[in-house]
Amino acid sequence: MTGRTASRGSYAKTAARRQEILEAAFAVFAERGYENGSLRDIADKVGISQGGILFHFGSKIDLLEAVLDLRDARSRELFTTRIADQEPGLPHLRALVDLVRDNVNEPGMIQLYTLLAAEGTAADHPAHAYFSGRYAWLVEQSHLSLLALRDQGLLRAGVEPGHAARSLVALLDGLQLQWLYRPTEIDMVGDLRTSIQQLISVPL
Amino acid sequence: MTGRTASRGSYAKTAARRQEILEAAFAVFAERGYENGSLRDIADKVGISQGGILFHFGSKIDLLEAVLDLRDARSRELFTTRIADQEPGLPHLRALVDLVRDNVNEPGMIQLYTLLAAEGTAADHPAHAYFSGRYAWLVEQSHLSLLALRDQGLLRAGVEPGHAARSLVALLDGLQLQWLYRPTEIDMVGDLRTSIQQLISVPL
DNA sequence: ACAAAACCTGAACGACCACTAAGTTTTCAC
DNA sequence: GTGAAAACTTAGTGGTCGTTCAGGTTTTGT
Repeated sequence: MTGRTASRGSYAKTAARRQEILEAAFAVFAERGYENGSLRDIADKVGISQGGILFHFGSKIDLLEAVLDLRDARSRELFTTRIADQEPGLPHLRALVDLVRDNVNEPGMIQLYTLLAAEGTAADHPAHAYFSGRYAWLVEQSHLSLLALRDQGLLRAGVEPGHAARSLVALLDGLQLQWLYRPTEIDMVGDLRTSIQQLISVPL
Repeated sequence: MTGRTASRGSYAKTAARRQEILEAAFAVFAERGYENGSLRDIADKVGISQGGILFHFGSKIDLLEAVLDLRDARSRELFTTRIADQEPGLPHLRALVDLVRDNVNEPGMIQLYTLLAAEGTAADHPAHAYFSGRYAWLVEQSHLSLLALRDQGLLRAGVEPGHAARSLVALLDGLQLQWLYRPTEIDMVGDLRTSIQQLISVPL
C-alpha cells in the first residue's frame, strides 16, 4: 500500500545528463579548484543554466562529492582489477606504475587531485575527510605490498616497509606537482620505476 | 636640479606597518590560499581598513608577491648561511634536514607553500612563475650536491644524481602534504633523514 | 607653526558567487 | 492524447570580492 504512490523516476536521458555535468565539473574543478571554480563555468560547459545543475546536484558540495565518488569508483575499479586481484608484492608495485602511466594521459586527473588535496588540508574543506582517508588507504596498501615483499626476501637491505610506504606515496604526489609545472621535462613513470627499483632486489 | 623635487619618503613607522600587513597576509594566504583568502580577512587581522592595505600594496597580487619575496628572502638567507657557505655535498644535505626541522615549527609556512604551489600550476596564476623557478632552483641545488657527493665517492651504487635530485624535492613536497593531514603521525624530519641516508654510503 | 606629503577611512562600484522560487517546457505512463 | 511528474529557465536574493575615490587625519621637513 505504502509503495503505490512512489515517484515516477528519472527520464531516459537523465543519466547521460548527469554524466555530462560530472565531466564538466571535473574539468572545471581540475583547472580552477573547488573554491575558485564556479557553477556558472560548469553550466556554460554543459550548455545548461546554473539552476539546471542544481536540479541534478542539490549544491556545489554535493557536486564535488559526486565527482570524487565517480573518479574514486573508476580508480578503485582499476586498482581492484589490476592490483587487489593480484597477490600482494611485486605485482602490486608493477600495477602502481601502470596506473601512473595511465594518469599521464589524463592530465586533468592529476591536476584535480593535486589541487583538491592541497585545498583539502583545511579541516573545514568539503574534501578534507575524503583525502584524509585516501592517504591512509594509499599508504596502507603500499605498506602491505612491501611487507609481503619483505617476507619473500625481495626487499633491499635497510628498507623499512613503513617508511618506504609513506615515501612512495609522497614521491608520487611530489612528482605530480613537478610534472604539472614541466610536463615535458619530467618523466614521472621513469622516475617512479627507478625509485621503486631501489627498494627491491629483483628487477621490477 | 632634477632631483630637488624628489618625494619626501615614508614615515618612521611605515616599515613596521608593512611588516604587520605582510605577516597577516602570510597567515591568511596560508590558511585559505591566495584565491580564497580575502583582503578583508587580512585587514581585520591588522586592524586596518581594506583601503589601508591597498595604500601600502597597490593590489592583491602585489601583496602576494611581497609575501613570497619576504619568505623567499628569509628562506634564502637561511639557505645561504647554512648551505651555500658550506662546500657542496654532505653539509648541504644536512642543512636541508635542518631547514625542514625548522619548518615543522612554523606550520603556516608549509601550508602556504603547499597550497600556493598547487594553485600555481595554473599558467595564469600570479605565483606560477615564482614556483616554476623555485622548483628549478631547488632541484638544481640538490643536483649539484649529489654530483659533488658522487665525485667524492660517497654515493651508493645505482644512485643517479639527476633522478635522486628530482625525487628528493618530490619527497619533500609529498611529505609536507601528508604531514598537513596528520601532523602528529608523520615524522617529516625522520623520514627525510632516512631517505637521504639511503642515497649515500656514509652516515648523514 | 605650517604647508605638504604620507597615511588612512568609509562609502561606493561593478562583478561575481551559491542558491531559491516561480514559472515554462519536455518527457512519459496511461 | 492528456495529465502529471521531471527537467529546465529566468529572475532575483543576499552575500563576498577587489578596487576606486573623495575626504579627513597624522607625520614630517623646513
